[in-house]
Amino acid sequence: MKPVIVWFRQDLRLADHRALTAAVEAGTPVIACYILDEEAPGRWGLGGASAWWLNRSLMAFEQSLADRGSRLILRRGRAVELIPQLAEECGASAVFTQAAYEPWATANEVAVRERLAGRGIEMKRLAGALIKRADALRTKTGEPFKVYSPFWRALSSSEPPPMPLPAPDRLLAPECWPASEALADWGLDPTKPNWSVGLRETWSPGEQGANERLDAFLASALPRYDELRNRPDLPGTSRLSPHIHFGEISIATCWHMARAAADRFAAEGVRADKGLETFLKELAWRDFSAHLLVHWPDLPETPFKRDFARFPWRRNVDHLRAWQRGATGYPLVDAGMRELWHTGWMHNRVRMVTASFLVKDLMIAWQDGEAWFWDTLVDADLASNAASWQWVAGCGADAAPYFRIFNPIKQGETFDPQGTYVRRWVPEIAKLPDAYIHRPWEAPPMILASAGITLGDTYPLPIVDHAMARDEALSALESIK
DNA sequence: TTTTGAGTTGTTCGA
DNA sequence: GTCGAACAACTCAAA
Repeated sequence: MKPVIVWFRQDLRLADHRALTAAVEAGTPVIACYILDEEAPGRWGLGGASAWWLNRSLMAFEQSLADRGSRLILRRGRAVELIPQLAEECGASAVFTQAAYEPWATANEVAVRERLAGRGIEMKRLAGALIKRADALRTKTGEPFKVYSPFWRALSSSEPPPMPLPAPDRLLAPECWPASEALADWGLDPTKPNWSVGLRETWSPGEQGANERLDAFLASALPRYDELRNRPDLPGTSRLSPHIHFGEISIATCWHMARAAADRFAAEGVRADKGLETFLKELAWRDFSAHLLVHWPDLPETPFKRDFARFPWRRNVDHLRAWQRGATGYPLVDAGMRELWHTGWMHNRVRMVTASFLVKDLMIAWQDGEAWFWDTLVDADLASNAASWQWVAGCGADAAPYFRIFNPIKQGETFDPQGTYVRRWVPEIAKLPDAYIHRPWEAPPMILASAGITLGDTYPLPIVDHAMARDEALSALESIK
């Protein structure tokens, strides 16, 4: 019996996988494969933190396939050559895959489909990466949405995503297995220096880790998610983003499990409706960004609002480096950038503050920040990263008004009131009293001395004055109108 | 075609 | 310390 190839990409799971289920239901042997693909343009090649995650996620996936009497076939190179080649090797009748939405991934699907068709092999592309397909939500005039709120109204009033499918118990093995490369030979882990220690301590990549993460979040944080998701000092967020990015858990599973959890809370008399709505809205933000990318494929490079092409961005390598290393002298910014470096993740509120600081206070181009996040985030996602950086910069779809500039001190005092978050990531100022933890340069010399701090030595002085930088950003924004 | 209401996440100033 | 207004003008989406 001819096998079916299931080509896995950013969907490293067995549960709620339409392509896999379709292959299993066909009753044929299944060959699962993953291509370490070289299709992405150089700038968007796999980032360091993503490579680390992918390595772990593939290990976990290999194991769960093995547990079901199957294997994962690994190949490295260009999918457009390797998939048809593998299909011929195995005498496969068809290739099934789950649609992806990066421009190169879509182009790749088309190219693979054509090659296969030339050899009489069918390719099936099934949805499942998003709540809604990019062409499914349109304004009344048939245009894609450019503003989030009406997008959300349309999404939330349409059919919910289909109920998740169970993971297949067993996969029928082919008569003979095609050759596979060894994951260890791909060199996805960093060697020297090995910066992945903090990542290892923080995350459990893989489908099981993803499900445990979702369960833990829903059981504890869901009811107050709407208020506490803004607090980097508290465990108020789901931390699901890297799991979702690699498809270790499906978006439909997150959606329906959250609804079910909210119902359970309601039955116990605990209000979770606001928390639920806010969580579903966050899932929908991911869709919004993905849809924008599908309709405007240059989103990662080009300002959505074209006026911004004239913005007088500054090139300042020292400032960029200080930002990347968490040495700006603004504790909340530095804490965020160090959390990112250490764990491959940063709290959403702090992402906005650090991004605003780069773009507005330092006036460094958003694309530079986007590139740094791409390399360092375990959840780096082309669409979300690009759309969010553009939003902060003010040039995105549904952009923030230009006068909306985050004040890193005020944001710190509002969302990290006791400085717990700052003290965790910027330990050299941990002994400062709360009143100065977000503004160490205002602390009297006696207090600095007793906290063991010499500004400009043990901790930097602010690299720019926020009030001045704000005024400069406002006039620069004025200049492009 | 025109009109109308609204637009994720903020900050500052003056009462 | 708290509160509301101003910060602009424009585009989007729907009626």
